[in-house]
Amino acid sequence: MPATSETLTAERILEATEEVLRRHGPAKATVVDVARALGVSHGSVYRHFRTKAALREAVTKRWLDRTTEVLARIVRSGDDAETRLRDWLAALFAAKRRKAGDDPELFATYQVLAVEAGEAVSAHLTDLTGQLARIIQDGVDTGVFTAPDPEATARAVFHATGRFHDPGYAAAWQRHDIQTEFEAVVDLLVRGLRA
Amino acid sequence: MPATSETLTAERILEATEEVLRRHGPAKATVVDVARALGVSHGSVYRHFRTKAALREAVTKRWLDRTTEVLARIVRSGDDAETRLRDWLAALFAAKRRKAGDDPELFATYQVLAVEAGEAVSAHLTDLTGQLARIIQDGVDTGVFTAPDPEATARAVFHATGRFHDPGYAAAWQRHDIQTEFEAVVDLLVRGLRA
DNA sequence: CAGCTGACAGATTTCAATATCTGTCAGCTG
DNA sequence: CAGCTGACAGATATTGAAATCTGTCAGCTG
Repeated sequence: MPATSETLTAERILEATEEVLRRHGPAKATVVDVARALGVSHGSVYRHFRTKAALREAVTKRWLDRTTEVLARIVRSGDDAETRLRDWLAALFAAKRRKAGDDPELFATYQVLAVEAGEAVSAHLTDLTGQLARIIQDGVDTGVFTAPDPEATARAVFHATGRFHDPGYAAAWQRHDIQTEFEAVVDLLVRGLRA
Repeated sequence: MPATSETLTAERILEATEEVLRRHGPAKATVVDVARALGVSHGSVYRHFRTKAALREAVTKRWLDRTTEVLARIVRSGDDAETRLRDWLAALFAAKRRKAGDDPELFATYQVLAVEAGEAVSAHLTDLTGQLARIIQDGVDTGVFTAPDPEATARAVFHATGRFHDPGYAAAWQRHDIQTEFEAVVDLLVRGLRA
């Protein structure tokens, strides 16, 4: 039965899709399920999203953008570059670890979606390394960092910390010594960046 | 038909198993196939390996040990620590990239085996970080590196270069700018290690 | 007539019957 | 009699028929 009789918007469809994904998982979540949850026919869903893949990608993008937003705040904070760099990396790791630890099934669901939505993920990674590049550039400008090419260095820092944000390593994030591992890598990288 | 009438040894079984894995892939390679390739009954194979898993793990271990051996030679070479560190990381990356690029199906096969054989892989990783630790310790001893805890630093370097040796990233190893990415990360790490 | 419905074709998934495989062991063979 | 065989029970994988899903669209409805 329809929960509301509001007009059907892309936004309402995305919310229903998230709920269906949470309930059924990525393999069993169907467009018919989403339509049923909204009390409409599945044909109506196709009026707003051309394909099932497009619908899933939109959900994935929303999810990725939430993390980007949180990290952007750290980039804008007035702290010195080294502090911002450490905070930013720690926040990224903490966010990922929390999501993976709190609701492993939902995390696994989004991991599947992310693999499908290569496009959206690439854009997200570009966003993140862009944020890192800004912090590093600030560090170079204020004389605390040395980096001939801050964009390239930002990518290097991002790659070097992959173990602490790449979902493929989610299992390792439960190890008791993961925090020590994280700090060892960050310390080494910060040392390498210092002027 | 039996290719030879030599006695059935663990070694011969391992060779036949590698061949069957190469031909059929990890999903379809059976103990019966291995026995057929050797011209014996599958019961005989179970005389040498208690389970199919044990057989697969032995094959995996052999494969991993081949890489370990090549890298050990670099550790023992007389070069200064920074050169050895760079050579070692480059050799590890080159070996992985070559294996993944030359025969992607076989590489995928061993990737599946490695996931199953968690035990053997852990030992392999301990071997590799041990080699790294030795290079770093030498660097500290000769005054070119600074590292309060060379073992921990070795793990940090290994984790930070994961993108260039972890099979999960094999797809990225075909990118045209991967070599540049690799050098950027290694340069950053070496800078972080210098005294 | 803008937006929704539901029937439809082709693609994909599910399910249960069937076949194959793993691991054991009593007995055969050289 | 050490080493191998092959039949067997239970577990796992394959297969193909039936069910469901995706994406379209002609026509209904408010």
